[in-house]
Amino acid sequence: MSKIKQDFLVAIKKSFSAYNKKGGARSTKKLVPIHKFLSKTILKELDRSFSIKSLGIGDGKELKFYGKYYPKNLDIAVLKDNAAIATTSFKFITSNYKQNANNYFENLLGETANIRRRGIGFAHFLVLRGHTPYFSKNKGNLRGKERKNPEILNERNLRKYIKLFQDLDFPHKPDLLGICVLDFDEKRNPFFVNFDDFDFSDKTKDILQDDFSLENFIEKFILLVKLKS
DNA sequence: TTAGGGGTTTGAGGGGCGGT
DNA sequence: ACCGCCCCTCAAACCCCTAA
Repeated sequence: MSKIKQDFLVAIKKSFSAYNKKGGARSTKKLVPIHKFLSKTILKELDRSFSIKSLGIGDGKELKFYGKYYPKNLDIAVLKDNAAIATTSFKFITSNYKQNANNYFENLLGETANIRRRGIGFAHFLVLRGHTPYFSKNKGNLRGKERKNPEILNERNLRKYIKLFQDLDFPHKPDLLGICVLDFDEKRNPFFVNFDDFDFSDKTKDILQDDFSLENFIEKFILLVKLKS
């Protein structure tokens, strides 16, 4: 496995650990390790004239960006001469995915349009679980009862992202998309799933393996940054 | 007839920030 | 320093539908 993927899994493990602590689902603690990893990884590929604002590096704050329609804090903002030129948003979905899948996707469309209409580059990286636990019926702020069977990621869940990726270059389409699918072993260590264990089509597997891969995402994001600078 | 898939709506709670 | 407000994110709650 590539170095970048190994480092990524280490960051994910930290994030997942924060998530599993009390109140973790709603805390930004979960976001810090992974945002930091992305920022550092990207920064390594850029010269000194660029800087990044995100959780986990510098002053540990996100950049407030004045989008076309509303102001928005950017997860990972790449700046040149104090001006944002590109950004990556990041999402790690830990439970109850299927009932929220449309929310996530529609949020992405709106967020993308808001940012891209200001002319800066926009990328999105999504971490999904092959097997996602479903929690129901909680009391107070406690995590609810876990359903016996986890949700299993399927072709249709990924379909809309692939269609978006293959769409024409409109403002609602991110300049770049990345998706990875993880599962966790009994020690809560993350690993990349084998796509053959799912009902994904060959085409979908190819896109996941190549276009949406972490390595490709970082590489293309660097190109996007340079293009926008 | 029930469990789960899939969708929409609601809101808990973290954290930032400004006022005092 | 502390409060209170507000914004945001992530799912929990709630819903309908269908297959077994």
